[in-house]
Amino acid sequence: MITESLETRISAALARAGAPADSPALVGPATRPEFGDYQANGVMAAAKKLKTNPRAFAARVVEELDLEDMAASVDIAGPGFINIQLKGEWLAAQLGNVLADPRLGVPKDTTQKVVIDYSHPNLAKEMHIGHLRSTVIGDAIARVLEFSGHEVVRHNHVGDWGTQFGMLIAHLDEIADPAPELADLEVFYQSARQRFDQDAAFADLSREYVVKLQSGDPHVQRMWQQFIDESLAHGQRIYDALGVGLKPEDVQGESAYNDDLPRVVEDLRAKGLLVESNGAQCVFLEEFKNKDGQITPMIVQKSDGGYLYATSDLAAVRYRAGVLAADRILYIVDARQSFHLQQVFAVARAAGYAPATTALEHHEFGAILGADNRPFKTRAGGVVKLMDVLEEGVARAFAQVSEKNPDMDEAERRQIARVIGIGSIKYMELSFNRTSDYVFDWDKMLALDGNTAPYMLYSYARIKSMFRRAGVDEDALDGAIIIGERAENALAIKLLQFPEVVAAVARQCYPHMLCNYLYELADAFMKFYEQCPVLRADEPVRTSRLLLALLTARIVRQGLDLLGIETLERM
RNA sequence: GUGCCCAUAGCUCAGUUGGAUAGAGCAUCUGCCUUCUAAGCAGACGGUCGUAGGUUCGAGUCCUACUGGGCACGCCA
Repeated sequence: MITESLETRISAALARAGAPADSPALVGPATRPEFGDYQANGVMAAAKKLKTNPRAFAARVVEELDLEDMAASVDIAGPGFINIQLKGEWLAAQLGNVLADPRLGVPKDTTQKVVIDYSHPNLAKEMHIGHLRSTVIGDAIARVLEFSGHEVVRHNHVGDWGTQFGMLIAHLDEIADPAPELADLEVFYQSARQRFDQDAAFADLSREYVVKLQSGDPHVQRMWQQFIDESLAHGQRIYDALGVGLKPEDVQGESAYNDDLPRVVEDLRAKGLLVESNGAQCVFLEEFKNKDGQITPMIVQKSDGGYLYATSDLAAVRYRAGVLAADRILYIVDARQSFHLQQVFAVARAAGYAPATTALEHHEFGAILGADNRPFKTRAGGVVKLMDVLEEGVARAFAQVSEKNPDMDEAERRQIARVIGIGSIKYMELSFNRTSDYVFDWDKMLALDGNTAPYMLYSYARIKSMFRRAGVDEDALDGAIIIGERAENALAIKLLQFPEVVAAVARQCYPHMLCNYLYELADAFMKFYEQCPVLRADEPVRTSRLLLALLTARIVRQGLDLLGIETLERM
């Protein structure tokens, strides 16, 4: 909002001063407080193109620049930086607009249809820690895009097909009362696996079931559906506990593309993209050629006629870009799948499944590690169940809340602990740059200082507490914002940056940018709160400061909501 | 062997169109609660941004090589 206003005017001034047509103004927040509030760095590059002295050119740009209403001062510094001190009146007027806007200044952009593929657990097993990242990051991105105005289609591309289901269904079919075992999918899987490995007859039966499943045998099909339903219900319990927006109707599993797989292969053949190699059907693309001239192929059909996940991924691209007509298709998928997805995208382009106007984007993430810097496992070396993680987070938060508020009644402590526990796990996940690995650390995510969920929730609760104490009805608050103190100025600027951050996250799919912003906002508020008395101030400053606090609370709550994190009125 | 990603303060991390003296939190040290939640704030300490070159007015950011780490590479998903 601030950046956009400044950019428009400075670009115009650059043009009037004689800069080349495509000279960007390069506006951004000042890198140091003594430079002012905002700075423009575009003059140097433009002066260079004009082969003129940058400082003298900066002076001409400033002469052409009309910031009368916005800026208290415009200075030229160093080799040609333009430093801008914003006017308190202008900031106050902008904040007045935001205050009246339920969208908090975020413009609505309804231009795109976005399919987002995230979570995608393997239904053969229980959801584990490995599913946390895609689920939480994907959900935050979906929320940001939806709030930005885009049409968002959530696709939970669950693993509900493949040879392992033969073993599971055969086992399900044989045991008299599967309910107790099915209650824990991990137990069920292990027990089927054990029989498969130890009992040759059962292994044969399992393979028979795979064939029957694929050929549509009604009984096996029914058993498969029963198992899938059970597993999906388990997943839904996790989503509900996590506060993730995925619903049963968002499930678009691998099996949804079964009928398309032979068609995709035939289509690739018809388009001349298919080459048989050692009995398998492959696509060789020049762009995957290495220095020695060798091409790594993508196999779309095995020599035994079976299909692979590459095939169903291609079918999914064709469906999403073709039938759904998506403008963007986002894959919130493990970085290890990077090469695979590059191949899928390239083949999809070559086969014309995704037109150039449809963006195919892999937004990758790293691994969650244990304290030993190895992939996170239980002490016994097993998989860490996601539900256990959520329960432990809430339990730890409960101990913390109880220690801090021993007099609070238990029901409220439980509620607060749930929000802090779940919020901490999610915030930890979202506050790191998703591309790197991170170490799962309870103490860090539940820490009260720094860029953590508890700090964010505390800042919010503190504002709400102030309103309770003042006995002020937030909705009835009426008055103008006045920006006087430095801390008010800094807070005002932060508040006005919300739309820019939302836009950046919608574009680049990095939720940690939003976390960083919210942390800076909370930090700016805490400083304001220390330096500027609110309730003890005289009118009209008192109301102005209450309005600043109100706007901070609204943006923090909205920002956390975009991350999928609940807030607390009291903690 | 080929390719992709990563390397920033003692630790964990920001720094994403190349900008001024590289920022937070933790840890260590020093202040501030009879005043709006001290789950807070203020300050100090702490850096050859893996190494060596290059591009340019300017490089943590772009290019090349190297070192160290992670990951992926034709019939699992």
